[in-house]
Amino acid sequence: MIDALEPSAYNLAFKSLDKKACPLRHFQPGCIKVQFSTIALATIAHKPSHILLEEKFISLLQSCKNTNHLRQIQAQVITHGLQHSHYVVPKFIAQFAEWKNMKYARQVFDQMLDPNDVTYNVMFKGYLQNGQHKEVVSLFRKMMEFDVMPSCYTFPMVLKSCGKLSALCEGAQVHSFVFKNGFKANKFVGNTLIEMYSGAGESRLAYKVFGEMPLRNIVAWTSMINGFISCGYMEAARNLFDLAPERDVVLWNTVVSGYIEIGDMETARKLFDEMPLKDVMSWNTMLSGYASNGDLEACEKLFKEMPRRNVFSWNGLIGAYAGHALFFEVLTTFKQMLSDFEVLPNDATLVTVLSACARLGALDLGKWLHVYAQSIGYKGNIFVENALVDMYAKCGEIENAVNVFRSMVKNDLVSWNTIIGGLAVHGHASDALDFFDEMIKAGVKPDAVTFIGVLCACTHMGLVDRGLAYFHSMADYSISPQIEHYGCVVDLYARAGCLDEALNFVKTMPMKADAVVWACLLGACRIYKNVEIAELALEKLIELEPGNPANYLMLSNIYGDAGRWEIVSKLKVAMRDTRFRKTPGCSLIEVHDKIVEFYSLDERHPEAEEVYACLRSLTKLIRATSFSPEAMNPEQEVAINSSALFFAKHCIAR
DNA sequence: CTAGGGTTAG
Repeated sequence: MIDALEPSAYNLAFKSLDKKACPLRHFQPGCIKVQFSTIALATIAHKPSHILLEEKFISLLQSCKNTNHLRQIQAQVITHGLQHSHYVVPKFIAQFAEWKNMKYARQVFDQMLDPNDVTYNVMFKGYLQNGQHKEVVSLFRKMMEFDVMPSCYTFPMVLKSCGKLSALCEGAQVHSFVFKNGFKANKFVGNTLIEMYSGAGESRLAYKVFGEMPLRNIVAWTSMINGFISCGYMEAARNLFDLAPERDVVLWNTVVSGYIEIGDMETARKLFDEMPLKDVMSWNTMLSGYASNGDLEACEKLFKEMPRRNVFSWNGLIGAYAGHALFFEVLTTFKQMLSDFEVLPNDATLVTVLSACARLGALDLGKWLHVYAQSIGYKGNIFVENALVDMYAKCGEIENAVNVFRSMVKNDLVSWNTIIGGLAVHGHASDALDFFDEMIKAGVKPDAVTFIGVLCACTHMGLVDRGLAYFHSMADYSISPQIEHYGCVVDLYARAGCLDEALNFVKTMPMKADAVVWACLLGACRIYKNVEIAELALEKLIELEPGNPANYLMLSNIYGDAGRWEIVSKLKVAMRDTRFRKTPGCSLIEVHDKIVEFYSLDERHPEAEEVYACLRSLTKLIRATSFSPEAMNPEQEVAINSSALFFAKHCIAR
């Protein structure tokens, strides 16, 4: 070993530390010098020098700042003939796993002559960390082939992967191996077996394991109770809970959230009140329980009563508002959270608030959030960036949406779906289709949501044939169309004026058409003045949603367009008799950091008269130029700009 | 190299 470190080896190793590729301080020559002095010391102390060298490498590993550095050290490890060391290699693999690079980790592993159980275990752990469960199972098979004896650390990891893959057959094999080799007394192994079986819905098998465990600690009890809950056996879970020799806060919370899951808020609350000790999580569980069961009042009340709050508490309340479509409340609560200084928002907070901005068109706040997110370290967070793309797209800032999309380190399926959908609904349909092609070329597999965006783009461009081709191509990606996709195709035909084709398509659909489908057909009937199909669509609509006055209103408009006023007046009477009133569809606009709501012919604004006067002159000017901005003369341009300015200044939120 | 409880994007 010492020989291997003579100057020639030193030079070789040093060469691999190309300064350009590796600009960090840790790898300055001084570092290597330390290595030499260590070896010198070792010679004096008569300590095996290769052990010290290995230690040196391991401490170097810990200071790595990227995968490149790891590769540099790897080169040195090989230079020193340590690529088979049972001491160094596991640490190496663990580091690569930490950097989410299991490909390199596997390379290091494969280069090793006789990997032992520990080395296998770190590989398992790495795969597990990175969600590569298939690899865990196949590597375990290899371990068996090579007759490497697993340790008690091995089984929990392998079993967990079997559970994630719902590969019960494999799992049972591992189980029998555990049984034969005397690992069944191990608490960790038993616990993961329970989790695996109950995760696959086999609570009876899980209970068998639980019953056969010689030593059951509270973790095992919790897992078993949780297993019953996730398999839908709340009673069994409760019985076991009442029998448990010991109950800690985790177990209490598990049972409380079990009752919440089945919607039994009363029992959940009763248990919550009985808890001898509540931590923040107990409160949060109750809070989000009220939210998901629609009791917003109880949710708000509980939030006020909480002795301590963390991010999850705030996210719970904000999420509750978002879930009830109360987006203004989302924003005000978020502002409260900021001014409270109690806790810092996290990525989940930002995502929820950004999506509220998207729904409200609160572009200014959205932009502020963009900067804010970066300043608190969520630059490069895929959740936040996808939400930003969505926010910009929904607020009409397509260019910014594309910019954020392009600046992302990695675009996942949701990113692609968001940008395609965003472009499609904002009049950039051909760009949307370009993005779809790019996505396919990039090797990203589209899903059902992708095709909603693509079909929507075709609808907006009136590309009936191309849209149909996309619809049929879904089978190539093994995606079976859902009602939404059929709805898109109906829309595709209907908006293009092919009402008969649309109706035929509805008739041949494999599922029953829902209200959305008929409403879209009805909407097209008005534009293309087809009273016949409209009557049919309305008949279906009344059957599906008898209380929705929007349907009658639509038909009445159709008759109105056709000049058949006698029917219109009859319908008006019929509508009055339903005693339902249609809530007018409203729009939102952000002006001066406030959001104004308005609907068609709205007169609630204090300056409504001026606003409408301005709108009239704008319309007149636009008509005069035949909708073509290029054809405007400078005088008209000035007029339009000042009118627009008037709009901006006078739409002040009340 | 070990176990049990949470929120988020279309």
